[in-house]
Amino acid sequence: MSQHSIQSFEKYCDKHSLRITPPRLSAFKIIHSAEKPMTAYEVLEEMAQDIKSPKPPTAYRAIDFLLENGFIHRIESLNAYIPCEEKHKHDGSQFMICDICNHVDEIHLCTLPATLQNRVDSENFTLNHWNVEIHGVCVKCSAKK
Amino acid sequence: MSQHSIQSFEKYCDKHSLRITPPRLSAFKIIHSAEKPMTAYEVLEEMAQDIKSPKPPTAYRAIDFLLENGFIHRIESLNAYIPCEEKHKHDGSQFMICDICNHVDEIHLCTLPATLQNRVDSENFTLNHWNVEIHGVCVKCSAKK
DNA sequence: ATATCTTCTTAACAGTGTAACAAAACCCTG
DNA sequence: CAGGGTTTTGTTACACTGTTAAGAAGATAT
Repeated sequence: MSQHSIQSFEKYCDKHSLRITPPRLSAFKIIHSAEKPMTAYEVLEEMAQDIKSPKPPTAYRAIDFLLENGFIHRIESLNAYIPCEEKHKHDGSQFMICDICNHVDEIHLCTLPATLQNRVDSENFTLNHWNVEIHGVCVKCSAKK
Repeated sequence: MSQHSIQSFEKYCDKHSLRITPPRLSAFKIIHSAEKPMTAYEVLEEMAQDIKSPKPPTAYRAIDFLLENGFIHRIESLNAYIPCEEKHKHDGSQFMICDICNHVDEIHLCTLPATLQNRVDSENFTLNHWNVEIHGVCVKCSAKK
């Protein structure tokens, strides 16, 4: 994790008068320095390094905070969380997930692709948020073979 | 559920020499006649009408069979299953999910939208399957308000 | 000082999924 | 049609994940 990402986390919280508390900072660091998507319980386990014997609600609250403020994303198909690499908030997220090594790449589309947006419009559906999960094999794993 | 869908199920299985067993047929009927996405345990519960005191593995096996053969889809964000309405198999599925009434509309794109395909190509990612889950409020529920 | 926010702690619960093995059903071939 | 291999099921038991309730205690801001 870059020092920069923590600083921008602090800056954002300061600006929006959100408190950076030990559990929040801990969860932020854990998810942002992990090499893979982290489940709530994995975060909880690692939180023990910063916080004495944390319990599930501590992890969940911290995770909720990070989600609400756009610092992480939830990957539905893994029930896991990854850092959001973008500075802005968006109502959709797109991931390329390697089914071999579990590496996740985030794609940053700010708008729903037209083919899908058309359908949403034609149904008069009120879009809330959307996710794309593309499963396959990353270039590294297909090289190893 | 239309009589037709069962017949095409039977036809497909016949053609590919797959066995239609009581649990498989039961799960097929349940998911295809449900008005909403069904979780594995909801399927399990309803299977009791056809099968005497079924246990979780029975439901999971039947569901796996239906998934593998393209008769149903899994919605990751709900851990639930819905019928596949299309006769052909495809490597992606797209859903519009109403967060109020849980109604799910399936969208049928046969190809990944270009903006996403571009990214997949540029990363030399081997695409396996992909899903889009669009959450929001359907027109009926937004009318009720 | 007090109102508010957040955390800590305990506990319980619901949901999801699987390992392992025995029994039954099915299918092919002699 | 009998025997033997394969597939599928039935059954038990369990593990793990995910989530929330509720209240006490602490921190923070005005």
